[in-house]
Amino acid sequence: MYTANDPTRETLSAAIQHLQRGQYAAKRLRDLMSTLSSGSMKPLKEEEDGGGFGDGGRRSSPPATAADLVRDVIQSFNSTLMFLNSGGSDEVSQADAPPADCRKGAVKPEESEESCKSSVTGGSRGCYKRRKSSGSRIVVSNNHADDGHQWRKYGQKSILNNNFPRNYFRCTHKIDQGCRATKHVQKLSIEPPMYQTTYYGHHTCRNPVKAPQIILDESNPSDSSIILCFRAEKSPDTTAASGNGTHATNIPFSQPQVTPPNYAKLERTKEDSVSSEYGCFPTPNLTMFSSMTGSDQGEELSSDHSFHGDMDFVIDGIDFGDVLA
DNA sequence: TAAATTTGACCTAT
DNA sequence: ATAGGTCAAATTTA
Repeated sequence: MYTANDPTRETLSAAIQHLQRGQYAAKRLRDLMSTLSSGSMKPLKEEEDGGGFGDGGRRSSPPATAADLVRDVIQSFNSTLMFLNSGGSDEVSQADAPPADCRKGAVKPEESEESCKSSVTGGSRGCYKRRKSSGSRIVVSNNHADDGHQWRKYGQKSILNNNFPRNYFRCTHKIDQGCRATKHVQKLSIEPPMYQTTYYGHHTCRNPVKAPQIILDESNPSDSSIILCFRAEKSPDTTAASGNGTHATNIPFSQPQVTPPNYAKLERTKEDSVSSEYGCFPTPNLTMFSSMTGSDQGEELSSDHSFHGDMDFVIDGIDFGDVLA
């Protein structure tokens, strides 16, 4: 029920376009670098089809030099962040929002839900407080599945100004181990598939299945991912949010808008869908972390070895102009 | 049969 | 009043 003057949709669309452009530029840069390292000094030619990037980009006059491509990538991020910060997804920038109370109780966000609920006896339901993003981490990626934890879906909701329903997950070990980690997954686009995942709380569970700490295979340097770290206020509770490194669980995700009756059946094939997703998009992931503590950033960065040298973009305080200068 | 998912209802914040 | 987040019964899947 959004109105025409609601900026959110336009903002989101513009942000996605910028991200796609940056993805495309990064991919070209990757190819250029591999070309140079292989000794060939041929100018970069128009690469193979696809890249999940429509024709609206810069295919007509592709930048030829690495500097141009780097600039393109950075400008893409810069533009995206400006869009997001200026209106659309305020979650990215609202990390400093004060933690919401739970029924007047000064409880930390990660704990409030649980504590409130546990204080409710019998049949009446507990506290359904609306979350603030304090202590949350936002990840935007073309891969929503592999975050190293096991999740159980507990809800799905259509969100205003979003074409796709938001999916709600909690840690599988909430019951048996009292793990309070939750996450919301919002699909942003189909082509290319982009997901915004917001993590709340941190995992206190001990998952028996161990997962690799590396987001992408280090042995394949062509598979680059970009991690943007947005340092926000101190949020000591999120320290363990991503560090457990248990095995990835494939996350079910719904189809847009109309949920098919055999939705569950589709989800059961998530293993296949995830792998195919990787296959379709070998291009760089884009990952954004928000409201993370310094240690969190360190964990995330150190756990991602796929981005080396000149392409190590760590945004802290975000001033791309400096980089471009 | 246990575990996971779906989905409408419930509840709170705005 | 409405949107967002969660619950929990019903349903589906392994």
